[in-house]
Amino acid sequence: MGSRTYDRASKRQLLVESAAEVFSNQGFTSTRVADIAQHAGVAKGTVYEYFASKEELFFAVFEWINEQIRRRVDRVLKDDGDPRSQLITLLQTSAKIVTEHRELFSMNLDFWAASRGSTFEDRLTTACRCLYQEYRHLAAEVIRRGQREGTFRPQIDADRVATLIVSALDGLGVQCWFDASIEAVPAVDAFAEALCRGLCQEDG
Amino acid sequence: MGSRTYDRASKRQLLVESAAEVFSNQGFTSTRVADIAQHAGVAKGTVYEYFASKEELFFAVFEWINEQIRRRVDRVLKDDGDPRSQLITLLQTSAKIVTEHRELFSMNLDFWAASRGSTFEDRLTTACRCLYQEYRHLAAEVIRRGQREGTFRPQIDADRVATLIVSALDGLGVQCWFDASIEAVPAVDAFAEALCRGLCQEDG
Amino acid sequence: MGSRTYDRASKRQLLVESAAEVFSNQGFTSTRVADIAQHAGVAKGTVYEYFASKEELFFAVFEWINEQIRRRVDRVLKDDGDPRSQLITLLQTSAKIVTEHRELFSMNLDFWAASRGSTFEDRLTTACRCLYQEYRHLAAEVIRRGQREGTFRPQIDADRVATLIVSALDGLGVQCWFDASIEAVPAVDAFAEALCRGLCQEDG
Amino acid sequence: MGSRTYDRASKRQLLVESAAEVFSNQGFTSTRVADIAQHAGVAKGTVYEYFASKEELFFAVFEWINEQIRRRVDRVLKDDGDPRSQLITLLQTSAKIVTEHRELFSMNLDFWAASRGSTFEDRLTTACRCLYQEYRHLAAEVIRRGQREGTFRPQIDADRVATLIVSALDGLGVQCWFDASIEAVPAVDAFAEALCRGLCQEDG
DNA sequence: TATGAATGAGAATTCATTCAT
DNA sequence: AATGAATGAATTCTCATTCAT
Repeated sequence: MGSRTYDRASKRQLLVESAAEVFSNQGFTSTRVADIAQHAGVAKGTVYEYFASKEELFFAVFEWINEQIRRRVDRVLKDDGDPRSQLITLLQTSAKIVTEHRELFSMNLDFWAASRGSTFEDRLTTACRCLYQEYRHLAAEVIRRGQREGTFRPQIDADRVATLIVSALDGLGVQCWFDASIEAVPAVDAFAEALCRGLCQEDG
Repeated sequence: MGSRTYDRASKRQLLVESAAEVFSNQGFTSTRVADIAQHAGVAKGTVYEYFASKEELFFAVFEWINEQIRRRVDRVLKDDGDPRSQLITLLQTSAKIVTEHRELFSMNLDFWAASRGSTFEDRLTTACRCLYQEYRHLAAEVIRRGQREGTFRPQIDADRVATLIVSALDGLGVQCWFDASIEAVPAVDAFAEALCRGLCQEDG
Repeated sequence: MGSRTYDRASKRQLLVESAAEVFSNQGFTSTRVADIAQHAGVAKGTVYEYFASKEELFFAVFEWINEQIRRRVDRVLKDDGDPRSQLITLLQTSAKIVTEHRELFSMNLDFWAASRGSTFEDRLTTACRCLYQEYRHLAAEVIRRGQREGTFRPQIDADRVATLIVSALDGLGVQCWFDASIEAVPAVDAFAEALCRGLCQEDG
Repeated sequence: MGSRTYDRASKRQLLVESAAEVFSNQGFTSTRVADIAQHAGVAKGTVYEYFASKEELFFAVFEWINEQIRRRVDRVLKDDGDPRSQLITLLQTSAKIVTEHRELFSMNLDFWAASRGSTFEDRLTTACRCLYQEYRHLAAEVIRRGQREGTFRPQIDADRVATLIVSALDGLGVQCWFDASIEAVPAVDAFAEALCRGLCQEDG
């Protein structure tokens, strides 16, 4: 029974990952449930044994991808305690993800679009809102800690600057998607340097 | 003939604007051509007298919106010659557009998604790539001018920082779309101040 | 007024001939009324000033083409009084028409198909039936005259043989349409010789 | 799996035969896919599980009908070795088919018309060309054998006469389609007698 | 009479989802 | 649980025809 549960969970996971690949190659709209099933090596009907609908599966992919990203971000931030370098690491990590997993990142474009007119737009909108809140909070906390530690200037509005930092990372992904010639990591480095300089105390 | 040309052009424009409204309310996918026709007060077939397909119309909306945005950006940048305040103005203008035309901005999400799997993904991808190139160039030129005039530090990599500035503006739109409680303009102000400080000469 | 009537008739004729060209190039189904109008250098609406419908125009083309063919057949038959050579001439003339006006002949395929399921199938069916009756009669009369004159064997069933002669000519057109390498005239000659031999008295 | 394969194949065949009936009653153009589905007792979508398009199904009908005709012709020719009577049999068999399966024959009119302007005109044209080549070859071989055996005159151009014989059979079908009062079999008999007489040696 | 913009009925096709096996 | 054949709602697009100018 335990093994059966395990089987079910891992098959579900197989479907999520297969779906992620197909969705990121073709986009949500032009992906057929049959494509995913075929790519996963199962029959069409099987998908519906694990997910109530195509959108449900899509949402599961959304959750899976964001969970992975979040985990990676947490991991890299843990290694370093200095707010200044944490900020830089955060920016660099995003740039790396965008570069190394270009196709996967492009799914964001689908997630965003699904927040408009799909039957589960509310659910997705809420999920995205929460996600962004978290990331803003994450960045804001780094800044605030920097302020407490005297690295960053106290006048800085941590939440607001955090909003734009998170923005920059999303927007970078968009530009990279449309233009593969953009070098995300160096761009982020240049930006991070300037921004940190602006955030730091004169004598920092 | 002149009047007929005018009529045809203005009717086309009527359709573009109607489509923009409907698309921005419902999203591309869940908008039916019939919805647009009805909203414009014409018959379904009439839409096809002016546009070869739903996607063609969508693309026309894309062009129209971006033309308007571009015009507005050009207008506000013309009024001020100081690179530092131009940068701030650029950021503020974007924030205002995102705030004041929330629905319209959200069409970007559809434009981006259409670059994935639609029959005209190439065309849209190219158009978006060019658009971003232009905006990066615009921002980079402002920075370079600031460097020439001695306001901005010469070490700054103008193109790379410009990339992130443009990113921040797009990403801000995304966050605002998902979270109406975000105050785009103040956020941008806080960010702009910090960033400019980082870009400027110590004694600037 | 006389001139106006004349103008009207000749404009109608212009449309018929334009339609004949377009129909024979594209086939009835894939020809749009707009194509014909454009080819004739008039506006779409003008076609409807002269013909009640696309099918009506098609029917006019049918009549025009068959009138021309009939006229040509009559002309060549008039020149020669000998039944045997009249029969050969009839066959040769058909072969020539098929060869020289391949595209135009191919309209027959459309006429025939229009007898199945179109709104004017009855009218077209009747017209075709009459047409074939006439041609059968024409051929049968030649044979009967040959019998009276002692050239052809009296046992021959003129009407029945005539049916197959007319058949052969239509069928030849079909084969030539599908296979341009068929040499219609020599084929007809070989056939005519054999057939006539079979029709003639032993000592004929 | 064997049984599944069988089921799929026989269902496909069911659709082909249903389509043949509906197409021959209404003609290709005025037949809706829904009509065929209904006539076969399945849903509209099911048709598309077996055929990519209406035209694909139409082509399958074409192949099926011609296969049947070919089989019947082969069967009747096998029973008799005498060239003279084989020729007569060939003609009679065609006449019988045309008479007994009038509706089915009329599909030829649609097949021919589909060679003009449809999206698969090339495919159909090629198929028809090959079909006629085969039948011409069949008839020509009969004649040539007659010549070798001394029944038919050696001067006869077998290929050319064969062309007209095949023509006559197609054309007869056309006339019968338009005029049900035509007695195809007696007509063919009268024709065959005369033609054979012309083909045979004086003393044959 | 001529025009061509507007119309909208109509048809093919797609594909998520169901369900009998 | 897995399958994949069957379903049919939904949507785009076409184009003959109309009619105001």
